[in-house]
Amino acid sequence: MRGVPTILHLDMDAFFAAVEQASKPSLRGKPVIVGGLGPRGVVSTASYEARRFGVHSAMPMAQARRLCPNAAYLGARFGLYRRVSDVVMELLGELSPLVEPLSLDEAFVDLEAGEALAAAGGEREVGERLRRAIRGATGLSGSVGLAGSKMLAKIASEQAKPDGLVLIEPGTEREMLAPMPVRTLPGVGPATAETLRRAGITTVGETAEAGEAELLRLLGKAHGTSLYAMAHGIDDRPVVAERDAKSVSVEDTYDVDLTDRTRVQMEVARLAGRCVERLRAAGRSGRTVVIKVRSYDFSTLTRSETLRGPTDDSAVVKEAAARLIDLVDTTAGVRLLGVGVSGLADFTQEDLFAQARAALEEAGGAGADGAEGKGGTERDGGRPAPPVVPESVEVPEDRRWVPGKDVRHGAYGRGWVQGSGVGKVTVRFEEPDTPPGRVRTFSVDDPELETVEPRMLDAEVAEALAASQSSEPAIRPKSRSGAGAGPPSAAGRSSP
DNA sequence: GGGTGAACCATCTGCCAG
DNA sequence: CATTCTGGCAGATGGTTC
Repeated sequence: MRGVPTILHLDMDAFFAAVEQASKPSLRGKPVIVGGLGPRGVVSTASYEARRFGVHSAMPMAQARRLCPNAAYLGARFGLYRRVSDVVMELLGELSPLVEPLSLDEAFVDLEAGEALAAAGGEREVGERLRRAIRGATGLSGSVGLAGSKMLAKIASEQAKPDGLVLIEPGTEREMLAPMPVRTLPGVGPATAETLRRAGITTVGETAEAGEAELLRLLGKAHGTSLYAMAHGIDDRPVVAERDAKSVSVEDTYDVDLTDRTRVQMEVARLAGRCVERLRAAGRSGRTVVIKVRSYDFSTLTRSETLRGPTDDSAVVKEAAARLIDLVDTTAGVRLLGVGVSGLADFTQEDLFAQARAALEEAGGAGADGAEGKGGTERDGGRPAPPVVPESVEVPEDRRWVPGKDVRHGAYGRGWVQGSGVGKVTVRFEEPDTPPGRVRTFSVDDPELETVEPRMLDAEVAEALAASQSSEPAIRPKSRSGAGAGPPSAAGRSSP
């Protein structure tokens, strides 16, 4: 808690969708939905135009398509979002060295640890300058909250959305919080909200009045204590710059439930391989291998095994994961499989472990267990690991025409995939700094068509974006009944 | 020597967030 | 009817050790 609003929270507005709109001129001002495109996908981000139809993040894609059938549905392009995010985070770093990213589009900054505040006229000016800098560098808008604590800074940026800034003057937080729903408080999700509701508590004010003893009884020690403090506007969590990951995991939801045992084993091996890839890329190793299985009925279980020492060997992780999946009955069908590694150590420690083992083997201590694999486990006595199944071969990445992806055609230049199916792929030929382009259709194996890297949003694109937006009113469709500008065909969809 | 309890670890589930 | 992916943390439980 501070008497000055020097904690800043930045939240980019509809980030993924906004990046896509900046990249694709024909989508500006129109509903855009980014998320998983398969039958079991969910919405990652909806543009504000799409939100007017009731679409929001975490909603099943199928439901979004019913609510807003004329939106552009695009797959997520994390590589591009990460690069844009890096630019934004760098701007935050100019305010203060103490920056805590929460995700690609969100971060806290402790202005007390930096020089920017002294150089500006005050907290509000730091925030407004930041917003201008972000728009200038990327063409995107972000909302800023300023307050004396993380919780309040975050609440402020939420109120500021979209494209705004809110500063909560220290001293006013109690009365501001009181009427808000409990869900506003960090740590209160659906389950906690329901527990509180059953006790007649629905607002932050009622939570504060309930008293600490009652909250402890309802929610347990840790949760109750922190919620009591938060409800009174008390939050002393510091802004923390770097946090090392404590686990690495990968998981896949399958378009149709898996029932074939061999296929399940093969997928677990694949996931283990991907998990280790990420582990090694981070220069880490881990000691506990965990698998996750979500069944046809959505029930989820995990099984884990702790090794004698940390490993980053894919064969070792695959073997452990194979033993674990052996313990699980999957005959009724699984919708999701996951593999993770926790108990992470630095790479150097892994080296020590490997060296110790090597020394042991050299001394003859390890005996005839060569087939057991490096970094053997505490419990690999007797049971042999199931065979490692080879990975399946599919359509190569650069020949998969996911909607939203950037492509180039030998004759027509750069564009993006608007859709594909029945052997055809539809491409719209435009770039971030061109006017809206037109659509052409090709065969999916057209040799002239190739995947290309996305174009980065930079200051020049930002300028083109500003220009296209200033001319926007001239082409904005007429709105009906004050509901704002919806897509033209929303009311005209055909149905039997 | 037997019983007890604290401390610790491993495992598993559930909740939350973005 | 539907319900991602990644990661963190708390708490219950049960086993081991001192």
